[in-house]
Amino acid sequence: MRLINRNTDYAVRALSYIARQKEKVVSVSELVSELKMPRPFLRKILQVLNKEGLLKSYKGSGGGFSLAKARDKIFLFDLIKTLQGPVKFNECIFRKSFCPDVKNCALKKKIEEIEKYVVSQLQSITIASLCDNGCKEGAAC
Amino acid sequence: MRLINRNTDYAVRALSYIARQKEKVVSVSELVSELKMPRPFLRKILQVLNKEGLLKSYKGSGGGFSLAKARDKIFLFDLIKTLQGPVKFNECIFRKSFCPDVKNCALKKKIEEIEKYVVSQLQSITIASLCDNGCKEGAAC
DNA sequence: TTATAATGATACCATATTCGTATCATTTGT
DNA sequence: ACAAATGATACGAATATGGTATCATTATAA
Repeated sequence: MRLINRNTDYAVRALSYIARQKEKVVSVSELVSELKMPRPFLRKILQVLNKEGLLKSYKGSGGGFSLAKARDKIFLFDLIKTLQGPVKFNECIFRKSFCPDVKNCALKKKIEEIEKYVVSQLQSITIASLCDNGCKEGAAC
Repeated sequence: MRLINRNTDYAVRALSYIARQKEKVVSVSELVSELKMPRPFLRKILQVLNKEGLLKSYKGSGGGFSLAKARDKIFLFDLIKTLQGPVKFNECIFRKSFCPDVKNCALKKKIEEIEKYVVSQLQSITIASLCDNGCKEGAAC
């Protein structure tokens, strides 16, 4: 079981790269050649991040993307939520009609606790925190 | 994103039911009629748990399954590992040749910490702990 | 003003995973 | 011998994941 899929992984790397360029607008072409990601796939991801307000986009020649927020205001949690769907560790797969005591389900309670912790951790990880730890070019950080 | 899939969920419910029957051997037929699970799917799951040494099986008329270990020695972590594959939150999707600084990958480090916590929690949840919290018939607990 | 370089939108596709079914073989108790 | 149970295994449908392709739209710059 993975916590982070390819969408999110690419997104982290792309956003980190963009963050490192300071105020510059970065085109998909630059990202692709620097980070070796499949172009159409990356484009789709960046378009989603733009719609969600994590990136600003600029059309036309010389256009591209820049961060829409400060680097320490872009959370890993938001990327996951946007690109992988909601974190719902404890989503019960059974109809209420079947499970006779949903409210007191011991498993659900335990899983909920774990989820809360994970979410809080994911909300503490920002693009900035990933960038600030001695990262090198091209790495996720 | 879910932490627990249907395999594991069914398994928890089935094992909990079996645990509640004390020393009795429980047949798939009984489980199916009590817990309303698809029979062939449940059988497959139980066969896997048997192979993994979490259940004992008894063939022939009057046969079925019983726990192979004490209820407080069967961990949710083991069920997940057996039925969903290893918990590898931080599995890097990139070839080493691409990521220039795997050892110092900030993202990887963070995810590893989260994984450690989750694993430790999953290792603290047992069938017994799920059963002992005021559970009712048919519930997961 | 027109060519060009960029993103926006969207439809499509291949593969893997998840969830589940079906069938026959084997074992065991009566 | 027969019936009731599991063992083994092949198959299939639905969904999720990872990725491609294409055309429309916008902005810059010659």
